[in-house]
Amino acid sequence: MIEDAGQIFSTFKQTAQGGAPLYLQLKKSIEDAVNRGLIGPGDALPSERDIALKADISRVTVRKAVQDLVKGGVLVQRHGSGTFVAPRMERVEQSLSRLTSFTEDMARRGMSVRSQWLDRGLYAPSPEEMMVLGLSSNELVARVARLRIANDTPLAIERAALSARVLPDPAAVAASLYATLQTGGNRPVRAVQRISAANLGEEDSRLLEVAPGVAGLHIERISYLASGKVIEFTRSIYRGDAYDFVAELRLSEPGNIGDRP
Amino acid sequence: MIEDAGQIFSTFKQTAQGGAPLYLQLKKSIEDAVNRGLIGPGDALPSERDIALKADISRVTVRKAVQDLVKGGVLVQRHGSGTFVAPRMERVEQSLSRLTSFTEDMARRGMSVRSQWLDRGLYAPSPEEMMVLGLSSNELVARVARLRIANDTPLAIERAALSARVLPDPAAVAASLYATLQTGGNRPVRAVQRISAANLGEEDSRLLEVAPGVAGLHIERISYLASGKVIEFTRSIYRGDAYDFVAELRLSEPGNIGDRP
DNA sequence: GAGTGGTCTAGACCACTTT
DNA sequence: AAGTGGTCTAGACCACTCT
Repeated sequence: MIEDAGQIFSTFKQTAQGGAPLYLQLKKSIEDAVNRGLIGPGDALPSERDIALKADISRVTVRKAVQDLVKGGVLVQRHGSGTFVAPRMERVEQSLSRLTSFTEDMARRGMSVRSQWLDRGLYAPSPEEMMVLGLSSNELVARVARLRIANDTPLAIERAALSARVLPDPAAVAASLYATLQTGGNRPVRAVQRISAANLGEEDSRLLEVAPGVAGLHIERISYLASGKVIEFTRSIYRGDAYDFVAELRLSEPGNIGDRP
Repeated sequence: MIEDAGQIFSTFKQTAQGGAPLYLQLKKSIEDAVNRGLIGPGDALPSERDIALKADISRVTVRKAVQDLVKGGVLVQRHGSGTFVAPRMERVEQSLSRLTSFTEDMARRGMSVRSQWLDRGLYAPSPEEMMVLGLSSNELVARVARLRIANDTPLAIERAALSARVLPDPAAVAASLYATLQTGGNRPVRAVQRISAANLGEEDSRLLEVAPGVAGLHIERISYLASGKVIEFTRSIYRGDAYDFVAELRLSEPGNIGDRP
């Protein structure tokens, strides 16, 4: 009953509750309609102007409600085209205890993978890179940055930095960085990751094809060789709506779990 | 030179670049001023009306720029009081391989900890709770929800669900849920966590004292007893700007968790 | 060209904090 | 009482997409 979608808005002012701001009430109305299945993934909403007219509120107010839902991942907007219910995103699970390669990981799931190169070259290292990778100032750093795409959905931006000694020719990296490293006997066996959440900025959101401000996962990874040497320093940004990281926790030392007030 | 802060805006239109939207240019100006230390944490910005006047743009446009920065965690606004540069937040690190207690974790860092109860009681289980906890429909579920606060900063919302068999009296839970469980010999020894990013909703952002829409971490945890039985199912929401989760990855680990059939 | 979202304006009133 | 952010209006023009 997609035709009924319009009724959500024509009856809006009557069902209004005095207290809450209009844009929050409208937001809730739309959210409810989506959750109750009145409008499903891919369905178009009426235009902002239509909603404003039917609900008898200004377009600015409609826009505020819609924008909130876009940032929350409920709706998507396409300039010049319209506003739609966001497609159901099947989340990709990734283990946080096994060191795997993106390419190999996705292949195992039967997903098509491609990458778009953002950067591949040798540079003078930043102070941070010198510190982490243990470079001296006259050495070079190899930077490899790419947009990871699975099933035609951009999932992550990966920016890796390695010593030029282990990757003298960054342009030679094909689909998998780890595969390239392995041929030189430099595949990492251990890594430490730091995960946090942040709202995506202009640039990142454009690459990941989501609205600016939606939540993403920032991941910093430092990878080690069996010898204990740092081999790779990677900063990645993952789409928050597409990724589930899975970790297993164990009680390492018995007896340290009980809280004390 | 805090007095110079006003000049950021009075010279705004002259330094404007034709192409980009005004609110993005203004956003960048403010962001730069913060990054260059022209205005530091805690400093007040001019009022939205003042900025609009000095920059010769409308208040709505100023507001859009400022709101973006608030959602990005750069600024904070206090209703009736003003707009300020956000205080530097020292992030809390949490291991993703050890099953630890929030209270003890914070104490080890020398931070004061308290909790605010949001819910403590017995309920009819949801279908999901029945599934995960292995309850039948005539059994009850114990729900324990609280807001975790460290150094007077709310950090996380924890909503735990357990079988009423192991927690017949949720109101008896004091500071630590695990301590209560331990007295009944029901201490979990292993857990699987699922981590993703999402923009915080109205309710959650109010509790965590951040603007609606800022990025947060959603964590689902299922805890197991030594016997392998599920004991606890917890949904938590962490502030994205306050938490760093740290995980260690290894090449081939026998105990794999993220894999599916 | 018609319709859509994206940006912008110049006001207005309300709710809240500070003095 | 004065000043602040929070909400809301009724327009306008631009950039883009669809057909």
